[in-house]
Amino acid sequence: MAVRLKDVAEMAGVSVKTVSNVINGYPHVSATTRARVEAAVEALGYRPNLQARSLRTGRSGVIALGVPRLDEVYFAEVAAHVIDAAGALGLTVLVEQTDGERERELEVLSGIRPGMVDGVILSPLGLSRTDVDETTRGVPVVLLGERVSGSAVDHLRIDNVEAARQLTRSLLTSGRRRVAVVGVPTGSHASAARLRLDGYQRAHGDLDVAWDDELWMSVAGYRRADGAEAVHRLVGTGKPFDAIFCFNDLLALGALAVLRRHSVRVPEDVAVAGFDDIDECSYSVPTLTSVSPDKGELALRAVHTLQARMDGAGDVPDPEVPFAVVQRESTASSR
Amino acid sequence: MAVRLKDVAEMAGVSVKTVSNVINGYPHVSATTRARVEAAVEALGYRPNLQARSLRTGRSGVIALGVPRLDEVYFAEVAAHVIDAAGALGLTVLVEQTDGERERELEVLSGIRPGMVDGVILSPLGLSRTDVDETTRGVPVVLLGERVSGSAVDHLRIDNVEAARQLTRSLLTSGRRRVAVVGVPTGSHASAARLRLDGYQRAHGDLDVAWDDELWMSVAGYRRADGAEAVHRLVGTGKPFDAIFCFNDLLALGALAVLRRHSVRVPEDVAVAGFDDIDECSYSVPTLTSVSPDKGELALRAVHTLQARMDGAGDVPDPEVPFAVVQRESTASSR
DNA sequence: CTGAAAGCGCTTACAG
DNA sequence: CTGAAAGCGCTTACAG
Repeated sequence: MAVRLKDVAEMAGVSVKTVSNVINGYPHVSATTRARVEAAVEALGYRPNLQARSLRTGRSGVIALGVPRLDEVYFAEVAAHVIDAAGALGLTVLVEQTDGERERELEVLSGIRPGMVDGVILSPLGLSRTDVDETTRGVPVVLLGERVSGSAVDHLRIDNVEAARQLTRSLLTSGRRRVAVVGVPTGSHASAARLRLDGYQRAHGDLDVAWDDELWMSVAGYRRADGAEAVHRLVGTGKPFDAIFCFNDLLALGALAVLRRHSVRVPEDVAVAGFDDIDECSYSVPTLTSVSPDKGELALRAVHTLQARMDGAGDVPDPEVPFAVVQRESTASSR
Repeated sequence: MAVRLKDVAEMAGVSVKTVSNVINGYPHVSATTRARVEAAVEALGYRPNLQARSLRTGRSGVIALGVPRLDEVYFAEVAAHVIDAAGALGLTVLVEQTDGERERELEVLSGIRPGMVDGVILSPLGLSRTDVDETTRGVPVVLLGERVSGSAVDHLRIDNVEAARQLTRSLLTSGRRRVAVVGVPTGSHASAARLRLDGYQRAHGDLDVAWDDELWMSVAGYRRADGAEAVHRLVGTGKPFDAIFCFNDLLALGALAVLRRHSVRVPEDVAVAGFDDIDECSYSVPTLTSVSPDKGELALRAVHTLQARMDGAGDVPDPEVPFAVVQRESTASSR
């Protein structure tokens, strides 16, 4: 059915080896032969079967990317960058959704579609400490986010403690004194949230301000509805607060909606800040202050680290990705 | 390095054929043999090389999805649904970004990674009438969005004319009389926008209201910034308007931001409506009226249609996907 | 500079 | 119920 190397060879009157040489750009082919082969390739519309090539070479040129869900904007933005960066290296990306479930993350980790995938980039949520070391056999893996284990597996992350500390400090120095938190870790696996809470506490320590942990709200997930629900609960406690630090932007956007419904003015009555700096932060009402990880850099390093490991290199890019705290309307000074 | 079928066969003391039979669940294997084989598989941690299987069977279990960009929320939502639907059928999805460029859409169409992909789902923007017919050879293709050519290629869409007509009619019947449009087609390829404009005109005809095409704003893209820019221009004309129909939600969200900056009240002074019903419509300020295509259904039918074509079936699902006009705060009656 | 042959790891008629 | 062998479409030492 499809055109094969053999067909091209027959038409050009050469061996398959020679066609292969031309296709793969080997230098030692006479100009005449090369021209004949290229003409045959053109005439037949030949395209090499990458599956077969890959079986032979042991390289597919495909990597897998595992994220909780693509319709969570942050992950869509990261995925877009990863696909771009991979494409620049001639790699194609297979995207898998895990819903943050351990089972499915393990599935991705152990090289979903064995034999077809050269490497894996995974943004894990449910993985436990030992999972990674036990499952990673064969394909190279790069983890996005906090280190899951003390293992040798590459992981890329921003300094969550420092980011949360800087953001919290800016809230405190602008006069806020009762900073609520939405998204505190509940289970044992929410390592990023734990670190952010740590940063929050350190900022309070830095400025000698006491915090009130009754203002810390847990969430069932990290989407708008969860943020809305948490702030609803927060308001319900009757406790006063003059700022909310949400551990991601969607939570913050959900929070804004509920505050508005309660006629709480942002930032006059309550400052609100998020994390991730998704596109929407620049367009929400009010625009949203957020921690902005350099997603382009994150994706680039993830792909390059993976590539380096696939090449068996020991040298990989710096695992710590830069971030910035972007101040917007939602935390403008109340004075 | 990796464990092969042969290794399992040796350990179990049977032929590779028998191991293959066990793995593929063929019925005629004695219980003893099966148990021995399964034990060996377990002991060695054997996982079949899907690349090799695929080379032999001609089926990879991988499909490609081509979208303009993943960080455009609508496409991320569609992609999330496609991956879910594909997963339910045991298919994995390779995601490619085209930026809406013709060249790259053709690349996807002609079966990016030949031999590794069983079928293609593409949401085209730049493809011309004849492109599709000429390029589609080999792998089955399902197009998302308006029919690009009169070709036999499957395409799934909503009734854009009727959707725009219903939405426009609701604006007119609620008393709006000067309905601006943001996102009118400029080039020759913007078929969906053209149909939406058609629906807009029909609604005016239905109710015998004249439209003013000086209120029709073109855009360079379909993102927030483009909507903001267009409304900026619209305001600049000095022409009065009491509603804006944006041809997607991001344009509408950009529009809201600019109107707010100009202290134009929505919906009191101007009603605003979008298209696609992305998640954010339910959380923006004000919440945004939009045409809501059934994305789950769209993705499901896309995958099932593709599967049917890959199986060589002639029967495919209905290409017309249902939609609903969801009324929210942004178009509440001004009376 | 080019060819004949082996082999990547599977599946599948074909025998027995 | 199980085995020996061919072949999917490539690449790659090995000769010449």
